[in-house]
Amino acid sequence: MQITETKKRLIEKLGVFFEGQGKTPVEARIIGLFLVADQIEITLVDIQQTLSISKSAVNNAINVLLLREEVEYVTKPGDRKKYYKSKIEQWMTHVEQHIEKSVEGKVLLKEALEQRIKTTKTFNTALKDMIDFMDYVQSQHKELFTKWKKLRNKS
Amino acid sequence: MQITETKKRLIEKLGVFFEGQGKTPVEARIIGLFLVADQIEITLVDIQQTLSISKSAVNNAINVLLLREEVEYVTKPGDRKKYYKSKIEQWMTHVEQHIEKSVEGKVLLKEALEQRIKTTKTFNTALKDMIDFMDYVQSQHKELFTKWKKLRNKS
DNA sequence: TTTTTAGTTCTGCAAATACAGAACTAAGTA
DNA sequence: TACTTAGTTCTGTATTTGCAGAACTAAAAA
Repeated sequence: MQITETKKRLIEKLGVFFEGQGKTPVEARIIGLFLVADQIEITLVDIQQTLSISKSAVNNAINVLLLREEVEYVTKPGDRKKYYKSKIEQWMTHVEQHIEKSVEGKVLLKEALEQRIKTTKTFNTALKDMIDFMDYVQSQHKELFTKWKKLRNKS
Repeated sequence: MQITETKKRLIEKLGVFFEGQGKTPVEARIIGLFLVADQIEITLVDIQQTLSISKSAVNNAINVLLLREEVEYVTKPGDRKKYYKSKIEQWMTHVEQHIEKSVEGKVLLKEALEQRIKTTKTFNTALKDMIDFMDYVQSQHKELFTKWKKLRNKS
């Protein structure tokens, strides 16, 4: 498996971005590779060679991505290699989960509000607003996603 | 400055949550302290003592939070202490920025799509969908926030 | 039966992080 | 002028993270 210099550079740029999203360098570059590679299905050795990473690092990263269901693999009769592929269609689900996670602290904030002294009115109102906003975001997102799914299935 | 055991436990729980959001343990606990403390304005020494952290750690964390504009400070005449306070009202802005950041990779994904071989139709369509979805989220979010601001100012 | 191949696991190291403690600065105070 | 106080910066270190390389397992091929 070979890859152009342009694509290699793009993989690095994508890598840096995904690092910023909390992925490790290796994970990030593997995702990048899936995004630019001519093949959908890529073997461990291919990843290892095109990205110049150790086999163990690739294996560990891939297994993390498998757990997170960002990647899956297929097999072929009479071939014991695993052909890894990006679950890119699932990506929207991950965004949903990501947003869910960012408002999951709502419960704790409510607890904080209950525990607060009642005299700090401005602060308490601001905190209350924050919690309400989280509720709002949460409710609106469900709509956002269902709307999108409809919109998507039409075109 | 003193604080109940209940609140201390809550600070730790909030701390763990904010660590999950990418903050360092110290940053996370300082934010937690601001959320439950009876005073709005808290000095460096107060933070240091109630959280049992070193002065340097508090100072560094506070300065990071100042840079990120999650915290600000006020001063008082004839008192050279700095009174730090949470910029909790600004919190919605941070959520906006957070969401913006999560779709800022759109440009790179477009680049990836352009560079891709044209024969992997399913994948390319999925990638295109992903990009479109990011556009959609971005546009809808602006609406989401302005709607909320209206809704908020009414009540 | 040895050899090859795919993948996993283990071991160790190098770099990055996060923090404590001490030294230091600057501006008042006794 | 020495002393205190608030805050900053520096130095060292413990911990964590991320990865390479080697050892290992399992299954098929020679």
